[in-house]
Amino acid sequence: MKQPLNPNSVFSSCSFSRHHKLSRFHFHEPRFVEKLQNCKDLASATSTHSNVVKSGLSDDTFTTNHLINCYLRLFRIDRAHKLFDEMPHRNVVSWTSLMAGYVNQGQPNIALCLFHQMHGTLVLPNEFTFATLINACSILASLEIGRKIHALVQVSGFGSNLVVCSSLIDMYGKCNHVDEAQLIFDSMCVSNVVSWTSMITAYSQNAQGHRALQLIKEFNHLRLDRPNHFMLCSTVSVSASLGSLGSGKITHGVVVRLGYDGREEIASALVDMYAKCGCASYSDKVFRRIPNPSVIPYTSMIVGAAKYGLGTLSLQLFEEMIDKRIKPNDITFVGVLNACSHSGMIEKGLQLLNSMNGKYGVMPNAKHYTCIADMLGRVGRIEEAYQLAKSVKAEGDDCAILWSTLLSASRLHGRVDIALEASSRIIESNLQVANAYVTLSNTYALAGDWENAHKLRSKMKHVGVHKEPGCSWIEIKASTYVFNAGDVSNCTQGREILSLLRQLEDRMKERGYVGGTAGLVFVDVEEEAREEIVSLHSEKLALVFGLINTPKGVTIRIMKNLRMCRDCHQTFKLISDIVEREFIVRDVNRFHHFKNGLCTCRDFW
DNA sequence: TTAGGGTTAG
Repeated sequence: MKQPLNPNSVFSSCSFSRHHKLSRFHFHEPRFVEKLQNCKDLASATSTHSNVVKSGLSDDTFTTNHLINCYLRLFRIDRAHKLFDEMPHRNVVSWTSLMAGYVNQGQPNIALCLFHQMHGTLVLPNEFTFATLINACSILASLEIGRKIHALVQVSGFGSNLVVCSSLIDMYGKCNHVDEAQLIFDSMCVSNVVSWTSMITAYSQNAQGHRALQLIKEFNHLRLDRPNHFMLCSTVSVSASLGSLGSGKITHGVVVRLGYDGREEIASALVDMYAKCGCASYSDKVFRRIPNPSVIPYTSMIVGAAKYGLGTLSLQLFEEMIDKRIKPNDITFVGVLNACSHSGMIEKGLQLLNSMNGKYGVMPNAKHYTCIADMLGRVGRIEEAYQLAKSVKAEGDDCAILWSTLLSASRLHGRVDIALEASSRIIESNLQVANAYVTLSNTYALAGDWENAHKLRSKMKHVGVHKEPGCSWIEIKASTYVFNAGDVSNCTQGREILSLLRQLEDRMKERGYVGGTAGLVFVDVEEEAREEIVSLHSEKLALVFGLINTPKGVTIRIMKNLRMCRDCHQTFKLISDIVEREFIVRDVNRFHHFKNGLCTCRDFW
């Protein structure tokens, strides 16, 4: 009969030294591991580290891996890497831990280099290693390296692994290859809330919000899993990107029912969603309920206020967070600088830019300089904007956005020379090329050079560059109505709307505004009056015209919630009335029921 | 022991 194994009998057969070593191993190691896992500060990590050394376990791979992870949790990658370098025997956990440490610290390139080194050893990657590497590619948005890792995943037999596939969906989504993400998602035999969230996010981040909403509905009807806070965050964000207040409120209801309303990440997404859907007061309510808001909800509020043309409020919120010693990040500054730009606060904007690094420790990047170039361009300081753009080192998307900003400004000012340089730089970058061609052609047209304008249009056809018509949509109750640029044929009173928009533009021109809707140019207007006009009109005009020709969802509610000057109020009211009259919701019973602003209908979830 | 998804911008 087989007897249960007695650990003492095992030890009794060993020599003294072996016995000593094993008993020490079994006695000390779990204690160190537990201590290292619970270390909350560097002092206790260092103390446990020194005890590990004293116990003769410094060469033990398992214990050292725990030490490495303890230092990584305490953000001491220098110590983790030193330990890793000194290890006599590294296993896949040692390599993967350090790679993950670099990815989490925002240095995905180093993680990829480490993998390259690991490839030269006998250690084989596992699913954790691949998930980490794919995450590195997502952060870098490097499709080329991502595809190579994907090939390696297939060869290594991890092509069906749930975690690896979820990472791949995310990576392809972040690299704007949503079709490849979908191929992986569709091929998966096993899925969970993570893989579904990855796919929903991939759709959402690639301007396919309606497909994302469809997937959320499918997930709920299949009752596959319970939505968690990650999925709810994504869903709120989908609603924000679509300007869909209905689905946003429904999701908010689910958030409350499932008890996630105390989570700051979700509150931040809700603040953003309500601002984008035209309910600024709801944003404020959600924000004020956050006990100690961090930089992210503050930034959401700052950006929201900037969108509404409330530059002063934006700056007040910024001051409030600084007073509370909350450190602003690079996105906070994009928001604040945009607030200055959209509210005509030029000197304040320049002052903030100059203090970013010295006072707040945030180095200005291409995005910040783009805000400044936009701000200068809007008020006619085109030459300064041009000199600034030339001095900025920008690549890829950043470069295309910077020069697109300059291109728009030079079109408004009739500066064909700058427009030419800006468009050639955009075309070189191979991004937003169609926009560049169209804007340059319009610049020629505005300057009266019809020959070049036509030549450029012909060239577009010849090269095969096609500009997608701009489109926007409004959601009124359960229905969504789409408008395409220059086409109001789906709206019987389109002519009336256009006529009102022109009247509004004429009134602004009378007060010193010239140019189109993409920016603001002033002629012979004093600085103070200019600031007033910008703050009173720019956002509102952009939003109204957005109804006809911007790619972002602009809703009637946004217009209704704007604070309007007396001059414009009547015009806006008329526009709202026309659109409301046009879109009467016929099937009221299908509409969701709201209580205290939260949807109580379970149809969606 | 190591891993995947979310929130803020233009």
